[in-house]
Amino acid sequence: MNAANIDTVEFAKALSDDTRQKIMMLCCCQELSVNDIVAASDVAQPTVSHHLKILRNAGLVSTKRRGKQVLYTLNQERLATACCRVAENFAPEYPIELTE
Amino acid sequence: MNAANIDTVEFAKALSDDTRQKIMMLCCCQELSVNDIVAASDVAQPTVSHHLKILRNAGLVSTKRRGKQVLYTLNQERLATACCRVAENFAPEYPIELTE
DNA sequence: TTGACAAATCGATAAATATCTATATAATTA
DNA sequence: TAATTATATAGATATTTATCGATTTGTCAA
Repeated sequence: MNAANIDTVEFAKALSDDTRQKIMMLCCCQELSVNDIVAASDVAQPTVSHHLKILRNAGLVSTKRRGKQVLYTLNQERLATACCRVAENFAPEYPIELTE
Repeated sequence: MNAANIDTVEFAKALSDDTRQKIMMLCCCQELSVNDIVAASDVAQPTVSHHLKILRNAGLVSTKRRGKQVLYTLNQERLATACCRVAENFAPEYPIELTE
C-alpha cells in the first residue's frame, strides 16, 4: 500500500521539468512556504503553485498549513521508494536497495 | 565519468511517457529490432523511432546493427545509476545503493 | 545494379504543458 | 467587519511534444 501504488509515468512526469527539480531541491530537508519558493526561484507565484500541485499529486511533497501560509516539504521517502520502483521495473539485473 | 554526467531532467523526460516506458519494458533484458518493437506496440514505426532516439540520447538504450536491422536494448546499468543519482539528489536522508 | 526490406528523417498537426495576468479563496489582524 | 497577506484557481498564450503519412537513407540479395 505504498510502493505498490506508485505510477512510474506520473512520477517521471513530475520530475521532468527543470523548474520543478529546482523547487524540489529547495524544499528538500526543510519546510518552505510558497512565497519562500517564489522568492528563491525565477517564476511567478501562480507558476510555483502550479508546479507544487503537480508534485503534490504525485505524492512528492507534503503540505502543512501555518496560519496564512502553506508549508511544503519534499517527501523523501516517497521519492526514494519511487526511484527503487523504477529501477526494479527497468533494471532488474542491477538490484537497488534502500540501505538501513 | 559515469554517474557524474547524468542529466536528471533529461533522464526524467525520457521516462515520462507511457509509450516510452512500454518500449523500455520490451527491450529490457533482450535485443529487439525496431520492427519487433513496432509489432509489439500500438504506434507507427516513425513514432517508435522517435521514442528510441529520445531514449538513446538519454543513454537509456544501446544499439547494434545486424544486417538491415538495428537492435535496441535497454541500458540497465545506466538506468540504475540514474535512479541512484535522483535519489541522492532528492532523498539524501534515504540512502540507496546498488547491491552487489 | 536493381529490387526489397528496415530504419531514420521530414513536415504537418494535434495534444499537452509551462507560463503569465487577473481574480478568487482562505486566514489573520486592525 | 474591513483590510491585508498568502495561496489557489481561471483563462489566455506560447512552447513543447507525440503522432502520423510520406520520403529518404542504409543494407542486403537476386
